[in-house]
Amino acid sequence: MSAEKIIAQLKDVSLFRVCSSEFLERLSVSALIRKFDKGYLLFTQDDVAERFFVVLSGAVKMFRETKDGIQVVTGLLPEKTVFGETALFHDKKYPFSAEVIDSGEILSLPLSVLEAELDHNSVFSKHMIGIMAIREKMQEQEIEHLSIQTAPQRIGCFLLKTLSVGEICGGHDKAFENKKITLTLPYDKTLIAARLGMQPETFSRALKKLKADTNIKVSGALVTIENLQALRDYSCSACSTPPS
Amino acid sequence: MSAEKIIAQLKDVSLFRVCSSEFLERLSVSALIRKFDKGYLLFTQDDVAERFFVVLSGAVKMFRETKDGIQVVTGLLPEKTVFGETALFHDKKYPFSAEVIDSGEILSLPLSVLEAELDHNSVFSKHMIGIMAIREKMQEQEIEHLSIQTAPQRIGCFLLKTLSVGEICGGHDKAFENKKITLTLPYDKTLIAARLGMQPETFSRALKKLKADTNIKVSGALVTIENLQALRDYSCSACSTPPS
DNA sequence: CGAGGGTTTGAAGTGCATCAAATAGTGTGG
DNA sequence: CCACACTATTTGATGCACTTCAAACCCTCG
Repeated sequence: MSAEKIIAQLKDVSLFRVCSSEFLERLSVSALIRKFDKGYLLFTQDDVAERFFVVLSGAVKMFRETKDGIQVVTGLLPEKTVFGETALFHDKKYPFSAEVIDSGEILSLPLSVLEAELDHNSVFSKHMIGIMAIREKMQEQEIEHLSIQTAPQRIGCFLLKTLSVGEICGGHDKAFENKKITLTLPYDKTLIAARLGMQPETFSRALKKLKADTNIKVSGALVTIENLQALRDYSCSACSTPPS
Repeated sequence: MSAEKIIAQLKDVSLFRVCSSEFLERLSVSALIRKFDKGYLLFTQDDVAERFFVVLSGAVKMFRETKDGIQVVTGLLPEKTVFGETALFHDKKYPFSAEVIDSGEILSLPLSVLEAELDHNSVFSKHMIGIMAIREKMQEQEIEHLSIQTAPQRIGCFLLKTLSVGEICGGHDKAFENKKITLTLPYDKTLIAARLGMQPETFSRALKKLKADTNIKVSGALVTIENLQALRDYSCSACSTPPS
């Protein structure tokens, strides 16, 4: 891929939105892009980290594994998501494992380039702090949801987030108030279940209950929302910070 | 309190550990210190934020409340903890509410001073990113625990964390291997229960089970751990990243 | 068409919540 | 120093949500 194209792609990543062309240039020079197939393990928790990543296409699963083999999915990363960069602050070790769940291209960059920029570009550093603050808030919401939402509510919330954009930022698409909305589940139901901290069986049954309670239609991976507000009311009666 | 004393206290706060004396000076000038009694509500979620805080003594509860009045405790903050600073990145609104749970002194600082420093001191910014990265990792652990740990295990983990230091950083006190350890629960059992996302009744019963399963003794707020390793094994068989 | 994974369904069990009530602890004013 | 009031904690009984185990179903893809 040409340097220009790489720069264009990086500009589209929220972390790099504010960067000078010099920095983007520097990033593009040390960027590597490679296609990975579904199932590829990019790195494992505690691996020594040299580089961090950007999902260009496809999707990546962030997860941890306990001694007794239970997997906890801490994130499903859609396109344009940066990951692995925090290894810089964890003794250069990745704090989780990452696996490709949808074949696609992944760009990688040396952590050293990021670190160098943080060392002398406070505009960039501040921007990164802002991004981390948003992530922190979203994690707090997740904790809240795990504590107080039922399985059907968590699925409802997931649908609402999917309507915005993947799961990273809370975009605004107020366009479809009062209209029938159709969306496709972005991942396997089993995977979504894992992400929401429930068993596949529970997901299946909870989705059925959600269907009955909020007038959504489900057929395979296709979900049709008849009444968005009903879904919001149902899912977010237990949210302190309702999604957009 | 004299400026020197304030500076000494600030130096003891991890966020300010790397700061120049000039910056500390500037901070101390705009610092306000006030004593608050238990129960005082410092601010509410979505309040407009002018200042951020440091717990000098006593303790503070971070929480959110849902429409139907359910409270989720997102943090119990011991001394030397900074809080409210992320409001800077949430449209100057606090992303949670904060209440004093143990009377004590709280120092406050203008967010503007923090912002100014972030704007031109990349060393400080980078340090703050590091702190946020650690916090992020701890939150991920918390999510993991909520997903896969039982109530007794969560209590066990809480005890282990209490052994280190409050709940903010993972200090190392390897001193007491193989010895009998006595500790005092830092907060009311009801409060700890809320922090761990369970009901007081569940906490009581779970503690009893933990007692039976790991040979700890409990008498009021006093806990004696006979066999630290047993407690670790019991609590953290479901941890991907065991506490120190 | 047949194999294999993803998904659903059923039956049974477990853990936590809830409701109700007893008990222990703490701080107060007398 | 004691009795009262109030809160924290414990205990019991019951119900619900989710898990687990087992098996059927479905769908896609070679």
